[in-house]
Amino acid sequence: MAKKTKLDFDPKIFLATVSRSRSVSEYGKDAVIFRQGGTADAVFYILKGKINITVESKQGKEAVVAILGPGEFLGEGCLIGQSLRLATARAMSESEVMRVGKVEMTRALQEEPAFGEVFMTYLLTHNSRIEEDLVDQLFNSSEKRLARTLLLLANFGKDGGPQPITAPISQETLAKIIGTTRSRVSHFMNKFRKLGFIEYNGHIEVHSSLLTVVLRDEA
Amino acid sequence: MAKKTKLDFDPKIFLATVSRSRSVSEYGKDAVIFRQGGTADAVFYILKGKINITVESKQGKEAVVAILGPGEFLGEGCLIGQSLRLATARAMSESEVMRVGKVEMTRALQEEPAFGEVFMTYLLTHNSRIEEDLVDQLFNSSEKRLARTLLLLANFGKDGGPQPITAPISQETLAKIIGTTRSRVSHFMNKFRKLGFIEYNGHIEVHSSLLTVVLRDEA
DNA sequence: CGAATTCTGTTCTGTTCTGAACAGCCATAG
DNA sequence: CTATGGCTGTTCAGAACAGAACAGAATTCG
Repeated sequence: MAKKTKLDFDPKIFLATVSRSRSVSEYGKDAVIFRQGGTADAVFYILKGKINITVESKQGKEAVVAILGPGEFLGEGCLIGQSLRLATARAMSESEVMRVGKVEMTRALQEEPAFGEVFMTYLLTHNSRIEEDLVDQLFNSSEKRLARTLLLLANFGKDGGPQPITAPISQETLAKIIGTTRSRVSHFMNKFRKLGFIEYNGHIEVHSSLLTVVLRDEA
Repeated sequence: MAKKTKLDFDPKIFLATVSRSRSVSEYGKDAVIFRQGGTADAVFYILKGKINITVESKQGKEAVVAILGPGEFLGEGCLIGQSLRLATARAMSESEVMRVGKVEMTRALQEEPAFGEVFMTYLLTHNSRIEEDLVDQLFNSSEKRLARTLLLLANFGKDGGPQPITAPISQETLAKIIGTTRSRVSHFMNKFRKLGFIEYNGHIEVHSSLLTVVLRDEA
């Protein structure tokens, strides 16, 4: 590992800092870590895998709010008095997640500055990411949003450049991320493929040429 | 003041904690606190007034990402290495804002646990709010988003119930918040008025009956 | 005061999007 | 092997929306 991002810190720090009221669990594909409406009494930390955060509306519509990976936290809403989960967290692939009870988490944050810093960095980063998502949603058409989402999923811009997207993501899921219908996703996926921006049979491969979709301003 | 929210802490704590590299400034209506693309080297804390955070796209479109009030921070992106401002902050009314240099802010966060806690609470709360905005954008139609925005601006659900919206907000601004066109806002504002959900001549008054717009599920 | 400017109400056209439907493809189980 | 279920490609009518335009009301400014 040549480079080390701020979030990619050694979990041992975490393990050393948070010693009580924690446990590590494995979750298979589609296993639920917590469910919308359930009791919110713990924060989770991802050691391995990808976790999908979804919200379901009263009308039964479902939206994907975030896709989180190793080094990221979830369920932190409980720290500001949210007693019920506002979203559902589901493993997208084989995952390893550490659970830390709310009170222990609060204690660790207060007493361990190093840990507090790591958590705060996550919060700021995550904040920034959601804000981008919101701006994306406000500004761009489904087509651009799909392009952007694909680029992000392929870790575009990170070390190693665009990677094939590992976790199997259906068009249905993509539609829920960008807030549109599957038929629309299908349409644009084909368009992108015909233009040589992406390839896919079982897994999706994103080329950097897909950037042109996001970048061009004029019709 | 009967109740005290977590964000509404005594600024004296802040003043005592952050003693160097800080200054308090006043901003008149529409005055710019920082501008998208400018250097990001400080965090700000609102003492009085309302601050409007906007993002401008390459195509010249503009979106309102947040409206912040007393007790809230802005410009915190610089703490995770963002060297340029991603948005513009503008006073919506006469405002009083404290500026804290980036290094001093970092120091205070590391060394003053009480202050760190306040800031973290803000981050978590703000996070939660943006997430709601995103979900709202993904799920709801312009009409519901407008209703929700009006309710939030009127401090619905907080102490004192729905207040008249103090800061003068044009339909243009509302359109930028909910991500639609002004003509659409005008249309729904009239609809809401005809139905008795709101009143307005110079300032907007929101009635709790506006809730029905957000709550009803069926067409 | 009158002129200029901003905000609002309203209409219109063409585009984008939804939601539902149906057929084909592929894997997997029985 | 069939059949069953999930995912995909495709079509289509109707709804929602953007963007431009214009006139009238309200406000500000000289």
